[in-house]
Amino acid sequence: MLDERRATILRAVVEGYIETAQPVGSGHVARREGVAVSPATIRNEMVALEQEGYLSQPHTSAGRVPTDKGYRFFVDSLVGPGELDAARRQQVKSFFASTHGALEDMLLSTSQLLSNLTDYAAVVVGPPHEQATIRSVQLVGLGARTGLVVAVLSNGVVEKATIDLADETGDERLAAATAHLSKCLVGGTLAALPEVSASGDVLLDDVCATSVRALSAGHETEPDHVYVGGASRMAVAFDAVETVRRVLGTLEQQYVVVGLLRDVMDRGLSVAIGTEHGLEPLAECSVIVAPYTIEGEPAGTIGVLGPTRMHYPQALAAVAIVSRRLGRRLSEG
Amino acid sequence: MLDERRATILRAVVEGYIETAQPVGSGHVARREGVAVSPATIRNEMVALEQEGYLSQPHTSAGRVPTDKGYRFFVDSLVGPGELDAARRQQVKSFFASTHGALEDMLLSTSQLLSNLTDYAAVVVGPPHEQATIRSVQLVGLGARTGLVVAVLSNGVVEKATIDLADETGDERLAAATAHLSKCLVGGTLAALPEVSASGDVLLDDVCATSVRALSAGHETEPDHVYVGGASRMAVAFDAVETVRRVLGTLEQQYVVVGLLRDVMDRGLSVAIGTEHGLEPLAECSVIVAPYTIEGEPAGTIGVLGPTRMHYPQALAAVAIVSRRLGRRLSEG
DNA sequence: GGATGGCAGTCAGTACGATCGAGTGCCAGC
DNA sequence: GCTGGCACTCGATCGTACTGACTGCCATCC
Repeated sequence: MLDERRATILRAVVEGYIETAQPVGSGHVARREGVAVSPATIRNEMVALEQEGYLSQPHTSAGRVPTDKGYRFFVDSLVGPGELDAARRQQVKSFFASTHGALEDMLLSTSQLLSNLTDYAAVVVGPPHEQATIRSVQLVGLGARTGLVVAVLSNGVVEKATIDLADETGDERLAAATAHLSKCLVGGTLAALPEVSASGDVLLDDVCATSVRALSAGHETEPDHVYVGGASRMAVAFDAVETVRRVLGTLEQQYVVVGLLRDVMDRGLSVAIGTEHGLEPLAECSVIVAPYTIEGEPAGTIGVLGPTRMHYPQALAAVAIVSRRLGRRLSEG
Repeated sequence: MLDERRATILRAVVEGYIETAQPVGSGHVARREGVAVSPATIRNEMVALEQEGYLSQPHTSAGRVPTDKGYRFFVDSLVGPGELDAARRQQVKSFFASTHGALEDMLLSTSQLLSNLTDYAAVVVGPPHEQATIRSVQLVGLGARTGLVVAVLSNGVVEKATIDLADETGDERLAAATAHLSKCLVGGTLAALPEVSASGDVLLDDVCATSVRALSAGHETEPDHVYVGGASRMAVAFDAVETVRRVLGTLEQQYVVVGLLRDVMDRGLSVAIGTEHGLEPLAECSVIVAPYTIEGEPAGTIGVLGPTRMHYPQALAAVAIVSRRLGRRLSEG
């Protein structure tokens, strides 16, 4: 644990670096409020902080920069969640008052809201399909030999899968299959699809089995939906083009993003700093996550992705308030 | 129209600039194959080309850079679509051999394919919903007071909209409403939704009317779906961070992208260079578009977005082959 | 003994000038 | 009409010097 004076100095360095993106020297720290010692003393303490791994020095005659460990101490012990300013609070309020439409649209625009609030990229993961029960199954013919299985889940998500049909499958047979599938699947989950029981009709059983396979395959390859808002803001967060490309490229891979958020949540964190999340390409980023609940049940996750030198208090506050209000909004239906 | 010699020189400048991103001087042009005159002569011709607006000079002792007009002449008169190399052709082939799944997934991965082929951002716009006829309508209850209208279209797209239900709407009434809606809507299009005819039951008519309104509203606010692949590649295409942010920000606005592609298509172009498309933030970009057809009918559009100094022949070839094979693949079902 | 002021040393960033080199425009000559 | 030659322009590069923001260390002070 850190001495109070050292903690104050560390805090000054972190805040200074977040503001200016420049290494912070002993002089700057001394000039800050709340620090009542001379630069020389600060230098001595900074050596200690560096040896303990909280700070690092880009080169000899430069100021200090926080390490991941330094940021970690900062968010854990030095700052609370902060408060949003009035304008942003108003923005959140009017957003949730006016938003409407399907679940997917709402999650997408929520990610944009969160990005606007923080000036970083934002991520919203929809409710997992595992837990939702199937409310309705329907088989619709499209072309001559193509059909579409449509399953409506209790959380409002619609899953679908295309299947090939035998030539002889007519409308009445599709209706029969729909009825049979409904009987077998409604009430269950996509994660644990049952075998469809035999109906006595070989062709019909075949269609049903194909449908179940297609639904199941579609569900496995495509994990929870994720909505990324404001990715373009990462372009200004770093000055190295290569870093920008790496980060944006990673954000494009949905399954990686979902995995990242899930991983952070699983470890009970609300903030993952730098390399803590283990994703090499995002080594210079921090992630702030929060779950949202629908009617008390954990439903999904929202998060903000920014540079490690991000504005933690604001971002924490934004994530907290958006997750709470999103949950409330979705619980209303 | 340009003199053959001038055309050759223009071509050399454009190709040189595309390769090196540096202004091209008379010496470089002279050293190129196919140019058999001295640098001095080339200089004279370059002055003429500059006066006619094909080239411009960043500053006095620098080489020349093509203007939008220069690129335009280049793509119109100097190069054909080019050919993909064997590796890429193979990539296209195996992609379409192995891809499967729902329409949406396929369009998304097609945009990623196109981006991989060209190293630029790629865009795929799905079939417009206007023309597709409704194959099936279903009303599903979700929560106590929430319902979901699900419409399956003939092109495989599933449209949905949430509606508020009166308390007293039970399952059997939903079934009745589903039946009634089906009778009224199936066979029509989302663009021209009919009034649902009266059934004699006030409550049921109310639910049906609400459903139609919700479907119609959802369809209007949300235009054709668009899939953007490889946006991160724009990060390396420009060296000004601000340009990168502007371009990426524009790509995030789906309706702008859809409008851009539609606009370019409507004007009968397959390439829009620089400011030709009129989108201020994309002034330094060119767009290559092509329609794809399903069973002979125009279905959607694919496109590539790159810097004006993009590699036109390859990109044209990639867009052409992908649009053709995508159409063929989708026609098979 | 901990804090401080002073001091020498380090090193990135900047300013300046010289030089280089790529490129131009112009002109006389072939 | 093409070409070679030439003077000129001007960005890029390089070396130098300098500045300024640091640090670490040490003697001193309370």
